[in-house]
Amino acid sequence: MKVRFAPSPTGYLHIGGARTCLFNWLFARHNKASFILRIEDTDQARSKKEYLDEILESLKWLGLDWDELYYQSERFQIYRAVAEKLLGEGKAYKAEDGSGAVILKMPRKMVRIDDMIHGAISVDTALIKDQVLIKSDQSPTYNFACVVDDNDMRVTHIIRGDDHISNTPKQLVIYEALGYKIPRFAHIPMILGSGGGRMSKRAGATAITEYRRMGFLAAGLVNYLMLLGWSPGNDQEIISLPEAVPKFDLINANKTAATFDMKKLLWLNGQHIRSCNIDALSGLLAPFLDEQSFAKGVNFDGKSLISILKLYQERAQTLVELAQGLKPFFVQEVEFDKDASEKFFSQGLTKEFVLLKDRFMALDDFSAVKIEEAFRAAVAELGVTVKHLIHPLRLALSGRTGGPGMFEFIEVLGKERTIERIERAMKLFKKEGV
RNA sequence: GGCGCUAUCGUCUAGCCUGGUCCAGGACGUCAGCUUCUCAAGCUGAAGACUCGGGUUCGAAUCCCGAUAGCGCUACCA
Repeated sequence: MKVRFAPSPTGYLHIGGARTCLFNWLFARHNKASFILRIEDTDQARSKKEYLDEILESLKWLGLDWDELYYQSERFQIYRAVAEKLLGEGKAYKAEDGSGAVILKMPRKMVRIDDMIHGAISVDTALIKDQVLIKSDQSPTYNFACVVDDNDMRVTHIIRGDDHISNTPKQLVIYEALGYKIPRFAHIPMILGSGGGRMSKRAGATAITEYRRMGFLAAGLVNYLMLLGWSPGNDQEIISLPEAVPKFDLINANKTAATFDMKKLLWLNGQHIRSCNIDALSGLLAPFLDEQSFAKGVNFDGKSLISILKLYQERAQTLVELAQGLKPFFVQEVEFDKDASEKFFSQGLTKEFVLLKDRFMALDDFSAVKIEEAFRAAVAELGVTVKHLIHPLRLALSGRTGGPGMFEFIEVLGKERTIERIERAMKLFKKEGV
């Protein structure tokens, strides 16, 4: 068995293409079949190297590896020879306008597609006009090159988007004219944008690279994509590529178009970030951290970075969000949330903060447990509630109102910086008072 | 317009082939509560769907027909 994914480098690899590729890949790995990648670059004018590179790069990133790689642009002689044969047999003719185009005579008949997902589909070729095989510039048309290649490359199962259903009868006629063995077809449903129509730039991002830039994990995106139009048959939602291989079956593929839902993708991505090995996550995060201006020139050793990362790993849905979350640890002076500082820094907490500072300073063992003990002792001594002090303290130390548990945060921040930040906040108290 | 495909909660889906166990299950999202130093997570609960109309049948989400709607194709693009 053999399958293929055949992208055209006339645009970036988008969500729909990636899903088609994923299904082919899963089918191949499940059946121990080979998976080939065929670049359909017959349109010289529209095909671009940058798109090709982008497609290859995206597929690698997603983890969809191929066994063979072909370029249609290198096979023009083959298509011409096959067209010549059809010409000789009288099954095709040259365009009357002298342009050099080769056109297939459309026989009058009913063609039947036996689709693995849709079942039998019959089409009357009387509704289809004669098909151009070779264009006047001597390049092959899509339907022709596709048939010649699938036969030549011994593709047994053609898994593609169901927007190709109406191309299939045209191709079937070519198969028959050439006496080729007809492969199995499986037309998988399309992915719709939130508006209901095709995914487009307008409806949001469509390029895979775009999702990568937004901080999605390949594992998260692939997980989401495989759930669009397929289900493992039970209620499992979180599933990795290797896990999906033994379970994948086109029998469980849907017939209905699916609407892309960013919210679910985000949730799934968050799940994958949470279950990601911390060292691996640190590596994945690096390029995103580099893009944060606050991270410029700041270098943590791997161990410190990981302890910081642990504080935020469960709190982010994307790598971008995660990188941004780390800010309080990178900056010298935190930027205070405006509303919160107006609220918390005008409560006259100087006495309380001084006590906290003293107690923290006195700690030899600056661990979360000891920090919490010291904090709670101070709170008890002052006769106030934990909440009364912890929120202003969080703001003083992180500049924010939300975030990791306070004591873990303080431990990772370290004694010196904690003291510094408490002192700086107190200066702002005075300002408020004046 | 013609031809084709499709039709279960707002969204992704399970169930449909082999009618009854489905007054339809799960997930995202939404809302409420619990937990908690906040946020997130987690846990509990709620609201929320078989497109419509005809058949067939004792019985239909499941089978058949029709309508409607959505999408796709209708290029010397792929």
